[in-house]
Amino acid sequence: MARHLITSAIPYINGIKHLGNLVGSQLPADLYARYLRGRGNEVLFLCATDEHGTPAELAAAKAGKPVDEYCAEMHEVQSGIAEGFRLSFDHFGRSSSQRNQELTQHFAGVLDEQGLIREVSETQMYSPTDGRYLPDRYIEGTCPNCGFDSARGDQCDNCTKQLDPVDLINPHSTISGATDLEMRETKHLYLCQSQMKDELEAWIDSKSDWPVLTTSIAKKWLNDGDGLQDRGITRDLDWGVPVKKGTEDWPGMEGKVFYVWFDAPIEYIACSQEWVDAGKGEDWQRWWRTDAGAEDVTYTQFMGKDNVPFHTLSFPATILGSGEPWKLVDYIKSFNYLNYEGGQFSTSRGRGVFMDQALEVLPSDYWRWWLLSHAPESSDAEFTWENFQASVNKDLADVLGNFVSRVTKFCRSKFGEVVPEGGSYGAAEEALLAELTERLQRYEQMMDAMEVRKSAQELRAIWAAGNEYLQSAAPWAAFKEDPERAAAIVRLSLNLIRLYAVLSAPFIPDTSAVLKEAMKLDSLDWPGDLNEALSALPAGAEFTVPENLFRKITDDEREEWQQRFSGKRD
RNA sequence: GGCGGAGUAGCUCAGUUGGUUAGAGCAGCGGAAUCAUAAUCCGCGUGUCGGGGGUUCAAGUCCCUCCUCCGCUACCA
Repeated sequence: MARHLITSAIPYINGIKHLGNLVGSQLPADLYARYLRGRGNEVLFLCATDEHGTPAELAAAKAGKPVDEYCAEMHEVQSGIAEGFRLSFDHFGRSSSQRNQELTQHFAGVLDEQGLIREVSETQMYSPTDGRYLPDRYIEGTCPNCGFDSARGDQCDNCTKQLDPVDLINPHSTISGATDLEMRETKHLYLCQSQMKDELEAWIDSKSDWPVLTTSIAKKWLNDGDGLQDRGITRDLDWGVPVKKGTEDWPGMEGKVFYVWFDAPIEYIACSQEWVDAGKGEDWQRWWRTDAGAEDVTYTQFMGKDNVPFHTLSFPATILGSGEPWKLVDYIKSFNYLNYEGGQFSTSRGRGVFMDQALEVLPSDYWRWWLLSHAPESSDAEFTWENFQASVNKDLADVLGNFVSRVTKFCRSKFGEVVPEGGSYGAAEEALLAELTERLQRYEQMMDAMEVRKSAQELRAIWAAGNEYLQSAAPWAAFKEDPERAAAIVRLSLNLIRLYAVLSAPFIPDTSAVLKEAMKLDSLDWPGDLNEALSALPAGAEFTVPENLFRKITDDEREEWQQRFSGKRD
């Protein structure tokens, strides 16, 4: 079977992510990973927390904790939530790991040897009060263009003019409010991406099967203005990977760290080393080194559109520029944004549903189903409680849950909790088989293509086909005249439940597990021949009637939640 | 401002390289059934395909223009 490396954009350590973040990378990545595993492929699915940078330092300070301690705690929190959503990472690593530190320093050293690193001397805003250099965003002042008094150092939110912090009138730190800002000269390392423009462009051009969203963003950066610009890969911060040239010190770079966007993607590789260190695997190189077996690997990345430039340009520049045989990404699946009730999710304002809150309210399968079946693929999508309630109640409770309920309960009352024998299949069953064969094929095609919404649509149609069959075959009526016929219908229907357990697993793993248990299945092997798959449960096999798979969301609950998540997270 | 995405039935969305009467799910209306979580199944859609202009035998699908929403714009990550 094929080997698939899958990575999800690594979530920033600073706080708990909202549902928009989840559906933009981790969740679809998990869907794909589960599907490929289900079909018997060898999969390595990696994710991690992105822990460096100014926001992490500030969040730690706010929490009154040392930054390393803060990150360790938040990593555990995010890890627990990921488990709660059943994200099936083979390893959930940390960009602050020793492995990533070494690998990041290694790449910097190699890139320097290749002549792709240059030193740049520049001036930056320094705040003595805060004791740190301030990224443009952390400086506010009055806009010289329109007079708006809370213009940020990079851009004025009022007149949208792009600014330089030195342009601001009465600039001050948004962290402390300090106004004693000064310009200081500092030296930084730049990655000479511009030298690699042609190589990167040729590579992007060769990816004709990538989503337009992915390639158009990449090309914009390649060709906008003066073309691809060199990028600073170091920062004056305490928290990060210390700047080194491999294992050697880097003269003039003492006390500086690499920029998070330089070390974060490298964590994809380091994470596989952490995976080995954790005793979960034996050989990371066959996934990442093309001279050690990774030539056969298909590598797919999932991310929100805001991450695309770094994954299409900066990270590939790092990989290609190293001149070493590292595996490059084969396919980038990018997502638009999920909005919340007519606006944006807002972490700062606590607007929208965050991952921990979602799990407090309902089990993960409810969320997985809604989010995946409404994934923001072709454009931004919108979460509304009304839509969530309607979709979940209809699709999960009515179509799938009720099917399982009516079949198992009917069987129990007429034949007991055992697959009934007798009777034979006829035209109705053949028609069903033909329909399912076609739909399964389409489902697989859509899943292979990572068409998330369309896959969900097809899966739902497969569930509905069971109800349609049952309705027309009407075993409750047949039972009165011809119990054997009813037995045959029920036998097939019970087998449909087994089939649903298998096919639904990537979307709703917990429910799938409940069905597996109820039907007493040994495995959830993906069906080859449907004829066989639908006779996998032979007459005489025992089962138990499961509790109702899904409960319905009431109007009262919907209104309560709507209110609760409208803003102001504690 | 620049670049990109989107604007299709009340709602959420599909609509391949232009080609028969523009589709699906939900909601709504009518009916059937009563095994089941009052669940299911069947039937019902005259929508200016954002506006206008153009190319074509033929455009939701190509070109021009205008309008609206959203994202990005390189030191936030």
